[in-house]
Amino acid sequence: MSTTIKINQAAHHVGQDVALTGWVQKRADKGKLQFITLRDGSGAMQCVVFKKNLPEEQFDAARHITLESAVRISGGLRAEPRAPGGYELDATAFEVISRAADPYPLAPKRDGGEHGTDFLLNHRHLWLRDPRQIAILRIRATLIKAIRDWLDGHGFTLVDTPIITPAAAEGTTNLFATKYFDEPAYLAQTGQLYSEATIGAFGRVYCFGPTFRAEKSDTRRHAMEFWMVEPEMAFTELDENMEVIEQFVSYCIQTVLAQRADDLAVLGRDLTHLQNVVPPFPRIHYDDAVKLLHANGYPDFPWGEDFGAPHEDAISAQFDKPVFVHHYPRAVKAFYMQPDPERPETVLACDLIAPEGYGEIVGGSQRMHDYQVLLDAIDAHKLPREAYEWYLDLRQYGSQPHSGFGMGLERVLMWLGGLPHIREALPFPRLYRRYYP
RNA sequence: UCCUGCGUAGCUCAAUCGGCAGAGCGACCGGCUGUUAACCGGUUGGUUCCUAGUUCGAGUCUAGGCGCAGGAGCCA
Repeated sequence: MSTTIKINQAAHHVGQDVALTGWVQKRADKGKLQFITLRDGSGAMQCVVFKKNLPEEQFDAARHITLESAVRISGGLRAEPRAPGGYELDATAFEVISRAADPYPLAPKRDGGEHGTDFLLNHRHLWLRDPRQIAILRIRATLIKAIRDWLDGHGFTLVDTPIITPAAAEGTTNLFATKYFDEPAYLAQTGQLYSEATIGAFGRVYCFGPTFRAEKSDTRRHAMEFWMVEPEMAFTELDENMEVIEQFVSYCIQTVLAQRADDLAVLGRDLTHLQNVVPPFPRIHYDDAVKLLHANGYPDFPWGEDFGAPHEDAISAQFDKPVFVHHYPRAVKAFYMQPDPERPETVLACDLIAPEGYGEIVGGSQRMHDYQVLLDAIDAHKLPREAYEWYLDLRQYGSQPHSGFGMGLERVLMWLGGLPHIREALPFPRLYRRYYP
């Protein structure tokens, strides 16, 4: 039997007899000639099945094979300019491993018509085989590796934080509740508070995993389960936090651009905006962001309110790179953020807003490091002191100014790939009113 | 949760004023040795989302419900 090779290794096997195993992606019936495009996970290759080149029953099997059947095709591999991909297999053997049921629900519509969103999501387990979805998830994998490579290379230690937690970081309304045996428990919506503990051991840390928010947010930017990377740095103030963010984000974008150009091309992504993403990023104070809104379509926007999606878009439209907005009003931000000593009605926070209307991709801040300030904040937000005892305790043993940020993986992936909706950024998205399959 | 729109064949959608349920694609059968979303001929295909109502007659009108899409709020 011929050696089985992966399709992306075709260049090393030209002129040899090889076998391919994979799924039938496309078929064109020309009578005594069949074109079968096989997908094997590494790529896709067109196989040419001539009636005269293989036993009659094998030719008939090939002629009537169904889309997405699992098959093994053997034959001579050669370079072929007429074939998509540049290589082609001249089949001399065709073996059906598993014939797919008929019809394949997601068969391409030749008239240019498209399947509806609901239908596609109900068939997500099969939709994942679509070339566009494959490209997106390969970019996702590369992005994850870039994130980890940069952090690992800049003194950050990966320290995992728990998913099952006893209390909320920011109140219990947005948490998925579960049981820890007989006690109430919640799925983590952030690992940040735990990372503030682990910096005491490692100095610079990050956690990176799924987070859960039971918000009834039904928008293109929200998933109930999403991945977030949260670096945290001891002895670090707001300005340095922003410097780290822009270096980190730029590296991630440029790495994907360099390594996944082929997949970005499948998505039809215009790369000019992304090539522009290099430090430094513009930084504007919240005061100036409000003035910017006044001059660009929102003359009545009041100082003190948080930005909605239209406001973020209006701000980002003024820049050709991601833009920082810093020093937000304290009232719209989380309880643990450090107030600005000069203007205590604002906090040392920074959000990074992506270009092209992709919204906030990073939220960061300097954290409260003074015991009494933090205790007052917990009381002011009517949070249960008992649940935050350990968090407060951190302020009694070597407390110091420290900062960190969270970056939403899927938000960045949407921006990178030019995706219209977050549902394509996760293999099995959990959306408001959907957790199947 | 609010606003707007939609729900008809496996999929995407038509159906005039309330008057016989339609097309393309898919699938199946046949033809074709260079297809790239092939082409040609034939076949197959229906609880018109559910419930109640108006009417001689409802896919179409009314009420309620369910589901989906887009937007908003909230957030990453």
